[in-house]
Amino acid sequence: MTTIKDIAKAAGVSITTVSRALNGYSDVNEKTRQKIIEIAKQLNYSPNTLARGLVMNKSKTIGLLVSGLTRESTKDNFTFEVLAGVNQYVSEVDYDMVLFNTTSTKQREKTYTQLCRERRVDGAILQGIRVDDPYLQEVVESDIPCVLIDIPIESETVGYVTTDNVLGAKKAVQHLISLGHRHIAMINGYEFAFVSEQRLKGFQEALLEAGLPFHEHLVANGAFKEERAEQEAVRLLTQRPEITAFFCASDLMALGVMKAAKTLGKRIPEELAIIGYDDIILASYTTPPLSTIAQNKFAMGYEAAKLLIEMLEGKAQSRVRVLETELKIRESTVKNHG
Amino acid sequence: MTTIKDIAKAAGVSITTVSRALNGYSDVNEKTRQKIIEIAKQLNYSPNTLARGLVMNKSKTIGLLVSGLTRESTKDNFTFEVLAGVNQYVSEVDYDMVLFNTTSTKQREKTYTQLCRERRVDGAILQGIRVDDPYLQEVVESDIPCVLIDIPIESETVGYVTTDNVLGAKKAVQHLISLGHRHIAMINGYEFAFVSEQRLKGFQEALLEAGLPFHEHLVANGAFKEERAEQEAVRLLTQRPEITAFFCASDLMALGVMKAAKTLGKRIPEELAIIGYDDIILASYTTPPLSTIAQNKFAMGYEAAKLLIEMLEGKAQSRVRVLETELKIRESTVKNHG
DNA sequence: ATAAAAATCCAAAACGTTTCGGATTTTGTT
DNA sequence: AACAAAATCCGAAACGTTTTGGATTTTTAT
Repeated sequence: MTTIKDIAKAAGVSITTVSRALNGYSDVNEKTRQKIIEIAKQLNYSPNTLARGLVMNKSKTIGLLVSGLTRESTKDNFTFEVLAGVNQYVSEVDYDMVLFNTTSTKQREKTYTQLCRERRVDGAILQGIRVDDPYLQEVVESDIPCVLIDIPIESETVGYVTTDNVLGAKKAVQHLISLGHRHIAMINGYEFAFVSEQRLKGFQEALLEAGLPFHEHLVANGAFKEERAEQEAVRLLTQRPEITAFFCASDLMALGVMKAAKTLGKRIPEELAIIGYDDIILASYTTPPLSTIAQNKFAMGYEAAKLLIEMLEGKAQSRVRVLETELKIRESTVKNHG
Repeated sequence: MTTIKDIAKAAGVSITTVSRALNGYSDVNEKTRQKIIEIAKQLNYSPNTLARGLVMNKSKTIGLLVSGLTRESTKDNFTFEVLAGVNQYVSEVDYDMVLFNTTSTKQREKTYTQLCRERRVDGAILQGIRVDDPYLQEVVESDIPCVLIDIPIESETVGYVTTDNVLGAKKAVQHLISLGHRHIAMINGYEFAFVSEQRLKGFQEALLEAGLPFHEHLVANGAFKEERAEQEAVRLLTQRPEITAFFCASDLMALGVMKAAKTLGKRIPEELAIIGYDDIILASYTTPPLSTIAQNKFAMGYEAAKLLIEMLEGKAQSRVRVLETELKIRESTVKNHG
């Protein structure tokens, strides 16, 4: 493995000069620089990032901390798309990304800070962690720069990217209302997510603005789980037969509601309209295809990485990025659409 | 940031002793070891992996090299599940994983070896690269340990994990034959994948063993693309109306064939049976649900990581792992199943 | 021709760890 | 008590880079 020392010897200069030549400093003669570059190429040199990181005290590596990346969690590929986006930006600016998977067992033995410092990441992106996750507290207190996805916490060292979940939910519900629905139920996610809170708010705002009453009993907790949402939908539909539409805080839960409808023999969308949230791949492949509020998850990852690296390099204007959502109308709300 | 030097000072011993105490060497008194550990904990010490990697000449990091991780490639989450598996094993044995995304533009500027050496990975896993990828050649020639997924190349430093694709395809086709189908078409993937070759072989073997003729013209190239498969299916079904079943080398292509059937007004499975390969998430959500040959992609990633790390630590018995596949019978081949 | 300025180079220290070879102390044996 | 053996410790070098602060050479201005 060739080092700058080898190059220095071959070129008859000091290692200082090699380093400075390769790093584009101006205090090295252009002719010697060319010679050094030539020799480096010949010797098939590649710099040792460990050594560099050691002396520069940064690794040009960021950590992506996801929660519960298991065999099962692969169904909703939210995590994956975010990851792809992060990876995209990171590789554009020549950083590396290392993936941390936080399982509850692991967390007990190693703190967030330890994890980050040990792997020498310059900063971290956190995705999919719940607001009651012990890591979250630590993040805010630690001095390691980090960007949260869908958790609105901001400090000197932490920023976040999210979408406007209130508006997104509102758009979904307004769509249902515009179709004539007056008795709309909502399946929300668990309470340990900010998005649940906000989507509920959007739901309420839409009703209010349309002059419709809000009923606590028309909101159920589906815990972001397909089966759980199915059960809740069955319960609601039997207890409250006046319901003609469901707004679900995730597509996965909407799938559960679709199953419930099928079980109860309700035709979609004629007898029951359903709209989800996220626009996961599955959404466009179900029968009928699912209307939803699309989040650009790839963009969320991309922007998170961009924000983090801007923060690292001290050129972030603000520490918050809010992305747009888009209403996708498919046949689970409107017959013969598309 | 505390270092072993700080600990040494606080404990009144040399840095050598601190290092050896923390690393469990036997030539340090148990009492002083406890003291050192205690102090390390107090000072909130975490070792600098860069420094360690520098002197030990290994990083305990492996690279996962995937091809074309873009916004679009997210549909078939093969890559993601493999990644999850890799991540799982890697974190079990306290390694790190860094993700490399090889786009064609990047490849021109940096060779595989450069990529790996620069990031100081100890070894690499390659997934989703085509057999004509310039990287592949390099891998075999380089001395960096690596594990390929679904590409059967073996050498002193390279191993692979795969499934038995011949057998898998055979099982699928035998299933169709057992249902009485005699005119079975195949939509294969592009020729730049070993799996295409092998699945074709399985297709032929199944026909042969059943005493059925093999017709070249019943095999089309769907290039692993949904749209392309749809076009080819339409073409085949109109040119060869005797076809009653399709075997597709990927689920994504099977989705294309389902669309084609829908367009041509053919009922599935009564008039046309369809079986895919992979068992992607979508497969169980389509109408009708898609029969397929399931590959445990998570396990593939897990085993790949395991094999690689065994190779790195010199305790790999063999450098090949072949996993099992499973026939999943759903309603695209058998009515009212499940 | 000479002084000042600019261009070009380099030795040495530093980053935080591991490890080699040996030094010192303690324990065991006779 | 004396010596050997075992246990415990440590100094210094090494890993490959960047950077500081100056040294040397060349160019420019007078």
